[in-house]
Amino acid sequence: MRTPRSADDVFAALADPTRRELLTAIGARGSATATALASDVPVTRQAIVKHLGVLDEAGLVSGQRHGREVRYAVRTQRLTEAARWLEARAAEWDARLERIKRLAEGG
Amino acid sequence: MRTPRSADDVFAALADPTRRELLTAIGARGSATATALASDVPVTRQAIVKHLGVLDEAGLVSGQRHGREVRYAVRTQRLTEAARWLEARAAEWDARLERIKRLAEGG
DNA sequence: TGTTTACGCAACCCTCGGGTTGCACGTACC
DNA sequence: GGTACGTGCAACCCGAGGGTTGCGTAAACA
Repeated sequence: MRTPRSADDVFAALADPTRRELLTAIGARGSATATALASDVPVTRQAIVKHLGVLDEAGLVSGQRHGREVRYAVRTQRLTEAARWLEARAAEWDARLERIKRLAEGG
Repeated sequence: MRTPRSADDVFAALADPTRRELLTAIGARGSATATALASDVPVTRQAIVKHLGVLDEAGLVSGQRHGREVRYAVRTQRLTEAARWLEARAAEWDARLERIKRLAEGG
């Protein structure tokens, strides 16, 4: 089975600790602007903007403009998709190993 | 909530497409050596060895020596742990957004 | 014993991306 | 209007790590 295109982005996005912190921070606030998040995470607003761009690209976050500010909220769909993907692989490989084990035992 | 130490390694390990391909390849074979995997993935055996090191460090794979070769198998536990982590976050944030939404609607 | 094969170690290259600073622009508010 | 604040854009720095080549070592087998 081919890894779906989005999995690349999602896992790559989740790979960075700062981005996971950002997701947590946004989740805790419900929604937040890049400037506000700068007080939650020890990096520059610009760095946060870049991270939000990556998260947005991965579909993990979505921003909406209100006047001069942009509020970001977490999108959970891709997250659960990624979780499902992991679980499916784990189950698949578990089953295969079990089969091999039974064969090896001369069943 | 603090991201558990292992999540760092797991997501970082899963971030690389080549490593996910390796996991898939190992899973498909049941178990495999670095040399064998070199024919599944378009990189050098040495690169694969490095990747297997990362996967091993993350607890996603475990190697066992048999004579002069080392066979690697997938370990699914960390995988399911990561899946659980994602699902928990998704559920948590979904609930919070739902609450906020109800409040905003003046409920 | 000689040859083949699988592995381990080390050095090296080079791109990618996380982080920064600096500044320009637009929107809110007085 | 002027001022303050939030964004957006661009250039730059620099370390991490994915990839390579080269070589040495040890096990399997004739």
